Amino acid sequence: MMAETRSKPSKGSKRASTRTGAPKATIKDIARAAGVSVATVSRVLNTPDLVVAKKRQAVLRALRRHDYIPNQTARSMISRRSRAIGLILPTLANPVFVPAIAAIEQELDRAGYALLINCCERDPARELAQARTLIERGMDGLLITGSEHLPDLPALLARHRIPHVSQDVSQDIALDKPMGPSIGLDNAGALAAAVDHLHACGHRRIAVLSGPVHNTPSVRDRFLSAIARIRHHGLICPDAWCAVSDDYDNHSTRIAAQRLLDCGEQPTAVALTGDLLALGLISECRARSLDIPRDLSIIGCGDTNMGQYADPPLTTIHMPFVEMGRAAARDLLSLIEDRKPPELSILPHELVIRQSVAAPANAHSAKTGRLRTNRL
Amino acid sequence: MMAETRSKPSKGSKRASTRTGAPKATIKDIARAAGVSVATVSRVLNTPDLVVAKKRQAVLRALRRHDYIPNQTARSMISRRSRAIGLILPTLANPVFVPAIAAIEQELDRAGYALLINCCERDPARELAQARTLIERGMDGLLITGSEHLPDLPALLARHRIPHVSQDVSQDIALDKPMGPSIGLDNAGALAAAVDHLHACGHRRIAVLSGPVHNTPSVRDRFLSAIARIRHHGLICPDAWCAVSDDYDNHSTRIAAQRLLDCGEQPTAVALTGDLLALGLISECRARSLDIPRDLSIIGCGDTNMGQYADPPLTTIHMPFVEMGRAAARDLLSLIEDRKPPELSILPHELVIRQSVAAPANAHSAKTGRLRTNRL
DNA sequence: CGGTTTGCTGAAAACGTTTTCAGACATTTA
DNA sequence: TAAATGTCTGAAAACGTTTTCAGCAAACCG
Repeated sequence: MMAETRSKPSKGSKRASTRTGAPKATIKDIARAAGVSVATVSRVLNTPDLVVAKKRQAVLRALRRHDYIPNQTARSMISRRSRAIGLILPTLANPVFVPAIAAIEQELDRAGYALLINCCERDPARELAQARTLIERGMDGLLITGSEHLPDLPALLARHRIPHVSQDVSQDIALDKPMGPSIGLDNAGALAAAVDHLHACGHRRIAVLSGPVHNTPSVRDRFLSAIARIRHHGLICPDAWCAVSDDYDNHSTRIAAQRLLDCGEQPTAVALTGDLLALGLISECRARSLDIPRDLSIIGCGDTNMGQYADPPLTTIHMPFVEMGRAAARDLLSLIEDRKPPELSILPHELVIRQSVAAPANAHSAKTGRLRTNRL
Repeated sequence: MMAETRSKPSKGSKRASTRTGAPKATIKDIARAAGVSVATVSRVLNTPDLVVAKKRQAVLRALRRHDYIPNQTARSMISRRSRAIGLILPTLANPVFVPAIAAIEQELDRAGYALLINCCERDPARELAQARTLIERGMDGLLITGSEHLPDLPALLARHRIPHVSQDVSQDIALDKPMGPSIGLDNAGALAAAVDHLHACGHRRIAVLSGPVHNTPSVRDRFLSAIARIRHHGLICPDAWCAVSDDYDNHSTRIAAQRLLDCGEQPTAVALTGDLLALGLISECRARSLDIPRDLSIIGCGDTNMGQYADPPLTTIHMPFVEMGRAAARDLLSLIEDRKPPELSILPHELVIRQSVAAPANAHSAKTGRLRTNRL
C-alpha cells in the first residue's frame, strides 16, 4: 500500500520525451495492462509453467499488444552475463581472417551469443585499450587474434579473470608466453610440407617468394621455415632465391619475382608464403614464356580460395582458417561454461594438389642443386 | 546511519563465488576504500572538477589500486544508451562486404561506439530475428545490409523507433519501399558505364558475363542493366552473349565463357558483373590463344581490388564499398544524434582504366553489330 | 476438523551505476 | 553580525529486470 502510493505518482510524468521519444514498453507496463505483478510477467517470460493458465493468457495478450521486447541490459545487470563475446582482430584489410570471423559468428549465434568486433590495426596499444573497453562492456569472453601483444594484455585478462582464447598465434610464441588457450596454425609446418612436396616431386633447386614479412608473424614463420626446410634437405638456397615482395598486387609481386628469376641460376620450383602471390608470379613467368608447371613449379600456402582462380589452378597448402574460428569460438564457450579446453591446439594443414607443380624438366637440376648429402 | 547498518552486513557474505569467482571491484568498493560516498567516486570518474583535490587523489589512488573497470552495462541501464550499434549482413562468404565492415568499424570506434555483427545467411526470417535480438540488446542503432527483407522488418524498426540506415540497397527498391535512410551503390549505372566505355572505344559487339544472379540483387541489377544498355546503344545482344556463370571459380566461369565464345558470332568485348569473373574468362581466352585486349576487350565491375591481380590488369568500374560503409556509419551516428541524414545517397562509381580494354581490331565489327541507328 | 502440504502470487531486494536533492560548511555581502 | 551565496558532499532514487521470501488459498491427510 505504502509502496504503491510511492511508485504510482511517478508513473505518469516520468516518461517524458527521451531523445528518441520512444516510450518502449517495460515489464511494468505489461504488468499493469495484464493486472498482475511484474514478478508474474517475468515468470510468464521465463518459467511459464509456474503461472496459472488464465493469468498467463492475459499476460501473453498484453505482451503481444505492446509488442514487448525485453531489455537485455537489465537482464545482464542481474545475471552478470552479457551473452556476448568480443573479438579483437589485427586488421580487416587482410581478408584472411574473414572465413574465421564467419565461423565464429555462426558458432556464437547458434549458442545465443552476440559478437562484438574490434580491429586494432596491428597496434598493440590500441589492442589493449580495446580489450579494456570490451571488459567494460561486460563481455563474457574475449577472442584475441594474432601473435603480437603488449605484456599488459595478458596481465589485464588475468586480473579481471575474463575467459579468453587466442587464435592465429605463432606456435613458439604460444609456448613461450602462453596467454590462455590458443588455437594455432602450423605456418612453419605448412611451408615445410610445401617444400617437402616439391622435393618429393624431384625438385632440388627450390626458391621462396614471400609476401611482406613486416608486421605479419605468420608470414615470417612461413618464410623462415621454407628456407630452413630447403636447407634441411641439403639443398642450396642462395639469398637471391629468397625473395620478399612489398605487397601482394601484380606489380609488386612481379618485381620480386624478377629478382628471383634474373639471378644467374634459375630455380625449378618456388614455394610461396601466400596464394595471392601466385598471380603475379604466374604473370611474370608468362611474360618470359616460362610454362607452369613445365619450366617452373609453384606451390602456394592457402590463405584463401584464391588458388582456384589462378591459371593453372594452384597447388597449395590449405590452412584451416574456418576450423580455427570454429575451434576458437567453441573453446571460448567451453571456458565460459567452466569446461577446460586444450591449452594449445595446432590445426592440421593439408596439401591440395592442383596443376602448378610437376616434376622438374631435366634430372640435371637434381644434381647441381645438391649441396651435401647428409645434412642434419 | 540507519542506511549504513542495512547495507553493511550484506557486504561480506554476498560476494560468494560466482561462476568465475571474479570479485570485480565495484564503485562501492572504491568508495569504501577511499572513505567517500559512491557519488563522489562517480564524480571523480565523470566530472573530476566537482571534487576537492584531496578526496579526488584518494579516489584515484583507490581506483588504481583495485584497477577498477566501470561497468558499462550499469551505465547503459541509466543512460539508456549502449553506445553500440548492430550490423546485419547477408553473408560473409562474399568478401565484398569486408571493406565496408572495416570502414564502419573504424568510424564507430572513433566515435566510441562498439560494433555487433550478425550474418543472416541471406535468410530474411533470420534477419528479422537478429534485428529483434539486437534491439533487445539495446543497440543505439542498426545497420541493415542488402535489399531483401521481410516486410515485418521495417515495421519492427518503426515500432521500436530504432535509428537505422540501410546500405547496399538497390536503388529502385529503396525508392519503392523506403526503410529509412539508405546508402546505395549504382549497380545499374556501373554496368551502363562499363558498356558505355566499351562503346566509346569502338566496340559494337558487346557481350555480358555475369556471376550467379540468384539471391544477389546487386548482380542481377548489373546484369540486366548491361543488357539494357547494349540495346540502348542500338546494338544486338543475342541470348548467347548474355552468359551467367554458376559460380566465380575458374572452372565455372570458363564453362560460361565457353558458351559465350562458342556461339557463331564472336563479341569483341565482354562486360563482367564482377572482377572475379575476369580470371576465369582470361584463362579461357588464353586457352584459345585469344589475346586480351587485342582480340577481346574485358571490363569488370569492381567489388574488390581483385582486378589488379589479373593479367593483364583489369579495366573495371570501381564500386565505392569503403565509402558506403563510412557513409552508412556516419549517417547512422547522425540519426542517433537527432541530425537528419539524407534519405537516399547513391555513391558514384568510377571507371578505372588498366589494360584489358582496347579498340576492336577491325572496324568491320562496328558495322555488323549495329542493329538500328536510332534507338531510344 | 486442525494441521500440513502444495501451488500460485506479489512485494521488495538486488545488480552497478548516475543524478537529484538537500544538507553542511565556508565565504562573501550588506 | 546576520544573511546570502557558493562549494562540496552523501543519501537515495532511478534504470528494467530476476529472484527470494513470505503469504494466501486450496487441497490433502489423519
